[in-house]
Amino acid sequence: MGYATEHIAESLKAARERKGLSQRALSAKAGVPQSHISKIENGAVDLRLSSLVELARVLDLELTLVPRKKLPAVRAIIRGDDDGHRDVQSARKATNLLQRLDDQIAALPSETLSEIVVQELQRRARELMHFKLSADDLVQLQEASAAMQEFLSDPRNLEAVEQAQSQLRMLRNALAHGAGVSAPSLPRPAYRLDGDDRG
Amino acid sequence: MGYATEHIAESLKAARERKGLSQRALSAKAGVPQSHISKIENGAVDLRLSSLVELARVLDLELTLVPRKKLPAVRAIIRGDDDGHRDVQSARKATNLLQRLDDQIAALPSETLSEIVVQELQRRARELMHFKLSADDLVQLQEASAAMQEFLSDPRNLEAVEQAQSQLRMLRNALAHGAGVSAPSLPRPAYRLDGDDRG
DNA sequence: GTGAGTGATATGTTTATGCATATCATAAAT
DNA sequence: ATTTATGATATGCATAAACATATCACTCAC
Repeated sequence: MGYATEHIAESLKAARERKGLSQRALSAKAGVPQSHISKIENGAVDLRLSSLVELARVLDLELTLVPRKKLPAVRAIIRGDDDGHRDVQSARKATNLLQRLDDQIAALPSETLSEIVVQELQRRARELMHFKLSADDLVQLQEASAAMQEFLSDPRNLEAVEQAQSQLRMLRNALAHGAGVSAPSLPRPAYRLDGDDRG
Repeated sequence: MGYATEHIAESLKAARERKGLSQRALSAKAGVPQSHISKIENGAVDLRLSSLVELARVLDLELTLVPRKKLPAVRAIIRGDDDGHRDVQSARKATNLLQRLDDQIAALPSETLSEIVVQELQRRARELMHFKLSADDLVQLQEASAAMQEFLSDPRNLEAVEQAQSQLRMLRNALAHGAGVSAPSLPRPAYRLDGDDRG
């Protein structure tokens, strides 16, 4: 199963537990059998949209299609750290950088690079849109983008791609582990799933 | 089919056409058969999550679970009218008002009111979260909420509920038609679907 | 007319769904 | 300790529905 689908399933489970509902209780409210909820949470099924919407509704979540360009800004809102416009600027910067990176990856010459590598890069770049990026993270991203650009202007420079690739990978791992790899001068709240709505 | 599922289907179609793709072209990119895309756009099927995610991916959209509380803010971002923080305040106000309204509806006594009516109210209130609300609209909402409160403190006052109900209905109709029923002192951009990502 | 393009429609196969039941944990009672 | 009860999640199976393949009808160039 894909990353996105798993992510959704996890979000549903997290939201259910946060609301203190058992699978049975959720079942009663949503009209979806408990057995099915179990399968969904275990990633055992590719659930239908109606089931997803029903479950989301009960969990006070709304399924929304967000343009990739605006994903970082939206996630900032969802995390709730937009209060007082604290990191709106940072989110905007992240949006632009990630968009640029995504464009660069899309422009990679398919002759020089294997399709697998390109998809890997794209996946990583898009994954990063889900995280809150600190100023230091943004610097990392900028470097990765610069390396990518170097390769684009000189396709023989395979090292540049590898550098970008490893940089993205490290960044993702650091973010996924909660602790920043770059010096966390100010503590950053741990990553939390979509469904968070306790403010 | 539910409101949410239809909305998603419409968004997909709109996004596809905005990208200038035929159903076949989209089919090739997403690995979803053209015949199936046809049915999806016509609301003839209750598609599976994997199909939805694949289509969204190709159309540069990301499926996201948004807490209801933050839906208005998120939609403001998606519409793109957050530029320069123009109506962030207004969006925040709308968020609070709609949240309050939703809570009030949830608190309605099931003895005095039919389940149908309550669901109708809830549906309308939640629908409004999808729109951009002008200052005048917010006043309308405030009135509806006040009426609702009146009923909550005196459950014999059925007129209050009816007033709130009709107010919500009128507001929705006005917004759906694009033209505001309340004096549009400053022209408001027409409502646009989720998928918009041309900035 | 021919051909390439579009979206809709039929038919067989795969799979999510829904119901019943099984398993598992924890706790209470004998 | 063994049993019994309770509340949770998981599994087996029948069936309805999504999905895949192929075909259709329609439009527009040429």
